[in-house]
Amino acid sequence: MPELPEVETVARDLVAARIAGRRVAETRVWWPRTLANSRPSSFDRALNGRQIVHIGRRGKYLVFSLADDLIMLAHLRMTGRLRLFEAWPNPPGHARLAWRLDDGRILAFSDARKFGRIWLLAADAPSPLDALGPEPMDNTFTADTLAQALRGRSLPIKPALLDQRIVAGLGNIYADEALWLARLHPLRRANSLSHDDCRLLRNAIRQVLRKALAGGGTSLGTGQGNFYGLQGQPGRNLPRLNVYRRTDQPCRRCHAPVRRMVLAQRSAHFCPCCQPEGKPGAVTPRSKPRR
DNA sequence: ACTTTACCCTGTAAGC
DNA sequence: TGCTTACAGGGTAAAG
Repeated sequence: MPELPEVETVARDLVAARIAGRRVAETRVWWPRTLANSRPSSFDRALNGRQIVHIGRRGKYLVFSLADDLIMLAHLRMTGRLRLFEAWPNPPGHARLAWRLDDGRILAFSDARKFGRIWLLAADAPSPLDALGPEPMDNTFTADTLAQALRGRSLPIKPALLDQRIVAGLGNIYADEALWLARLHPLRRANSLSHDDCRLLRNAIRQVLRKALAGGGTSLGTGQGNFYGLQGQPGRNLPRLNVYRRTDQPCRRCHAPVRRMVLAQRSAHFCPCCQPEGKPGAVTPRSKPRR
């Protein structure tokens, strides 16, 4: 489940492999629904001969800036991968579409579960990126902007962190990890966080993402559903996870068993000891806050 | 306007 | 061993 650190890893892999600067010579599409807003014929027409000028990332989107103010976005969703081949993969296996570059290499978008999507957009056209909140590693993401984004939101903080409009790039793994680091219970109402809570959470998000990125992302196991970089390398961040998929294992801070609950259709992992749901003396809605 | 739920998908693992 | 079932979850659309 590629989140910000995994997508950033792939973006850097693409730059290191010198994909930027190349031109697209030919495209093939084996699963047309991967194309979110175009059809295989127009996709090929638009890309043929076009240069890839720059490769970056925004939230969980890979951003390919193309010549003539064209943008191509790729979202890996759950199992999307980018891979390099020397020739067209035959059979394509899980490859859903691929670009042949002018140097002969084949860049393939592979996706076992077919959730991944590719957009082709004019630079000035409406884009999925428009809806994204701040980049968590940018200076614009502060305790103040986080508090502002959570204002008036009564949903639990866990699903709030998964809302890409509040902050871009978090998924289930790093949302759980950030809440653990900030000692916040996943069920805490978003608008109940104090300014101090927001500062802790903002710093926790950045620390968790920074360390995951340094480890090349998180790979949970092996096989098709796992994360791999462009060269097929798994991430090395798994040993650094404190709660995610550590149900019943001891919390690394207090040794209480990590708990799992289902929240907004997703698993949430937390330490019931380090991340208390209510503050002492203010558990019931009717109890008066002490001043 | 906000919040919750259903849906898309299939590899993997658990259960019988 | 082989089959069936549950589970994983990012994002969108529809429902509440």
